[in-house]
Amino acid sequence: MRDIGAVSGVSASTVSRVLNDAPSKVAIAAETRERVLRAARQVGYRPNPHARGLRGAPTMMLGVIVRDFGDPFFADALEALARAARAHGYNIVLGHARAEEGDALGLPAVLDTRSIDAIILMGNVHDQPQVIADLHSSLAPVVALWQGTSPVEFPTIDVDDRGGVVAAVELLASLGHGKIAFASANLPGGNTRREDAYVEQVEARFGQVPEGYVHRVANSLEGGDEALAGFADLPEPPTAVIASTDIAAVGVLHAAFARGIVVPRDLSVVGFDDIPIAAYSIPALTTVRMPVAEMIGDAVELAIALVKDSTVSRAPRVRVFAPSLVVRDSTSGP
Amino acid sequence: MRDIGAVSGVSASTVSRVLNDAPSKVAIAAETRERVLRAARQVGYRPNPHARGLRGAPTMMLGVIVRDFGDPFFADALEALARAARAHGYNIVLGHARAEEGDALGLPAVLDTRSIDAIILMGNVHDQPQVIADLHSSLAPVVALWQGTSPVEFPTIDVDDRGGVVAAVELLASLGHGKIAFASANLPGGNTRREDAYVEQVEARFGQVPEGYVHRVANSLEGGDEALAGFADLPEPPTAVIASTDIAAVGVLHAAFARGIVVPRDLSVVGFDDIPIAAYSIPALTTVRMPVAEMIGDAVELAIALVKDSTVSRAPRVRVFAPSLVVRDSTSGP
DNA sequence: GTGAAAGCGCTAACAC
DNA sequence: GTGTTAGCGCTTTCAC
Repeated sequence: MRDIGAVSGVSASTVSRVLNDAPSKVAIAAETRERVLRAARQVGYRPNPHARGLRGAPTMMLGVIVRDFGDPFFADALEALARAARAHGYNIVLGHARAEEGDALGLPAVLDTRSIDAIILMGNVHDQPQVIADLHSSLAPVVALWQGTSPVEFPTIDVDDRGGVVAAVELLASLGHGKIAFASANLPGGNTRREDAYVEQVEARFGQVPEGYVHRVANSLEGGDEALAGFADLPEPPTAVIASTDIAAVGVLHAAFARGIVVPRDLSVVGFDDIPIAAYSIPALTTVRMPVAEMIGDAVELAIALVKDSTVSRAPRVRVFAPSLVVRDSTSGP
Repeated sequence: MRDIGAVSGVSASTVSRVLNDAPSKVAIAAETRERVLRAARQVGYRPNPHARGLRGAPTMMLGVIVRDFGDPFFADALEALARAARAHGYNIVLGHARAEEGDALGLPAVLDTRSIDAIILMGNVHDQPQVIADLHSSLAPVVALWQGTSPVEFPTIDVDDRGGVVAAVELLASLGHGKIAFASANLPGGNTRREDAYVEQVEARFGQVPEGYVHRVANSLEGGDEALAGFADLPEPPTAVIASTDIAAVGVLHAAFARGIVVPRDLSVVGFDDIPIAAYSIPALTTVRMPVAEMIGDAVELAIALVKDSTVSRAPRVRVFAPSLVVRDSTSGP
């Protein structure tokens, strides 16, 4: 800025005023303004964000803590988040919250710093109390997404897990299925809302959940594989399987195929999440979809509101979005 | 820091020295040091990164420009990148380079700034000359990954696309396939290396590529779908299909299934990338895998070297990694 | 062994 | 309408 001043024959403050488009307070001679702008271009001026930050300017960066964005669901959510953030002029700083060796590093680096305006937590990290504690001690406001059954620690956006599963059970029941099993992929934070809803629904409709009809597995393709193996070996195998995630559901499809079980003829399968691959699995997967873009948009807007408007409450609370059932080719009558 | 000084009865400079572990230059009385450290903890001191940045300290942030991380391949690469970066104490700032409306925003916000130590470009963005220009004018060093056939603008890490396709053709030929088609998913930057290698190999082995055996489609599940439709309708349909990406390959599998074409009995399919779903497609996909983690690790290390050591050359150059063929269940004799 | 002072780039009172 | 000055939090000479 001093250089610009030198070139255009004014002081640094005038340069600053011109470059910041003088907030009405004071006027700048049109001719001076011209000269300064030209000089700025000439010397290739780039503002120094640290200097601005030091003076309290927002960094226009949103910190995002994602648990595992190898998970296609979170990968897509992250994409949506980047898009939403950018629409508001924000960039994304990635913090990783995977339980791991160097773990201590990721978070503090994001949080210790005032280099972030707000933090968005995607997915449940309650298995890492340190992360939660760090987030609480953060100066930046935190907005959480998909926290499941864990205690509400921040303003939170979530989905009606129960509603999704109820819809799935309803669909299967209406198709005539009575033997419905549940592949319960382990969700972060020990969220069993989907499984609980399944149990509740099956008990309400059929009296009780048959032995072995709930199979807890890892949330992975392998996990789905394993769940199906368990079901297939049962004395009275189910005619339908609901998986708590699409990843597991695709694993179920894969394992069924490997065993010669034809979906949906021999077995109906319903997933949860509607990840992109779901529409292209074989057969295309019936699944529960949440309004991800809307939820993300809501989270980003809330985060920004918290930054800009100190009157907006930072109190923990949950806003719940309703999912919808997407019926494809993996479900039919038994 | 002034507060700490006040509490412990020393000046800010002493506090600074203690907190930075006095680089040998000057010694601090053990007792003072103790007192200062205690005070620091007491007041909950957090260094201000802007102030440090203003003084020229590195930000320990790596800017990453990803083209579309909805793509599972890039999503995984990003995960690997975050991991590698963190191993070196760096965080990731996401810049989006998708051709879009607000496009102008993403890049400058990442680049204008000295708030980033280096930039890693994942995937080809030559369709957006502005982005390339911005990158060139960036003060931070740039390392590129997967640039395909585009001019080498930065130190670049890439994969031997040709080698991968050659291996795929070899496998199919050795299985007895003579009618091999190529589902050419549009790669960013108009990279046709995979397609070119296919043409080269088929011409060398079988004289010429039959009409309609190369089908250019979008790099998506739909694209694969469309490619297979084209092949199936040919008077002399191929007995094997190589797809330039796994995404397209999975689309091919899906479309084949829908038409009653049994893979691999009626049709062998080979993909490229080995995305996670590839091992769980139906049937499991034979594909070409690149050493993603290694490549990413190399890129990150190079980027950091460029930051820390000004003697390391920033000249454009390419380092090529060799892919390997992963044979699964989607290939057999014709 | 510790303090005082200057300066990193920028903005905002406060002069004039 | 423009310049001067001080200060954001930190590090680093330079004095003592």
